[in-house]
Amino acid sequence: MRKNVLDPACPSRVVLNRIGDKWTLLIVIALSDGVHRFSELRERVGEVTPKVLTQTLRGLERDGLVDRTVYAVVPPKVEYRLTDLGRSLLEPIAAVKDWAERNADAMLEARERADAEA
Amino acid sequence: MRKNVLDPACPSRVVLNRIGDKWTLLIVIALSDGVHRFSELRERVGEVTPKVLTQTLRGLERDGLVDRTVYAVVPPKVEYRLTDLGRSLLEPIAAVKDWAERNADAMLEARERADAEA
DNA sequence: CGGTATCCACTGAGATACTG
DNA sequence: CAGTATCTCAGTGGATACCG
Repeated sequence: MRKNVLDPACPSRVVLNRIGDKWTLLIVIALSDGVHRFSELRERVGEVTPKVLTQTLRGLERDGLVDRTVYAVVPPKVEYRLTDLGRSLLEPIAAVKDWAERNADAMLEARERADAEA
Repeated sequence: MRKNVLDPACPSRVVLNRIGDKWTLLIVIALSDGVHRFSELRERVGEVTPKVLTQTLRGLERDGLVDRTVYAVVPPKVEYRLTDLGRSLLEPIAAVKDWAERNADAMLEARERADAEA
């Protein structure tokens, strides 16, 4: 039987849960152009706190989307990069991102119009 | 200047917020094959409560992604359908959905492996 | 049928401070 | 540098019951 996101028991629901948190998409996008260190990600992804960044990265790692490499040096150095699975997610995500960047204004206008007549 | 989701001030962030809630994606997908009534959506989208369904639909309506048509009949009849903007969102969303349905298992396996060694 | 109303619980997320 | 440790809180979502 075909998978169906609309079915709550379907595993594909967990994917949407992962994607559906506030930072995951952003971080995957931030990693789309290659390897980055913790503090680089912190800069690139606006306003994310270290705690949340850690949480999200751990979640991505757990799900096999991100690879974490620790170098035994002082000061510490840790690199994050997308796995193959993570990179494969990039494509659909890029589509969403493009849509977002192209249609955000239209959405905002619709919202203002709706709010105005209320 | 190019839009950039990573910038917290960028309007495209609001798009991700909309998409990033628990039910929006699911409901848009449920509406992808045409017009549906409230109770049809309730059935199709597993485990959604009426309150949350209403909330989400109102949000989608506000943002110009969904159209709501009320028929003045007894018993009441209300139809929901995607707007043009909403339909345009369908494409990127379908990409995500497909990815989810194809890779959910791989993700779950990675997760189990990660949890096992902990 | 298509919702509201009410109340509650939980988690995601933020602020701040600290450490190996 | 790359995180942890606490604490706190708001918002999102859920259960249940009821209404036009």
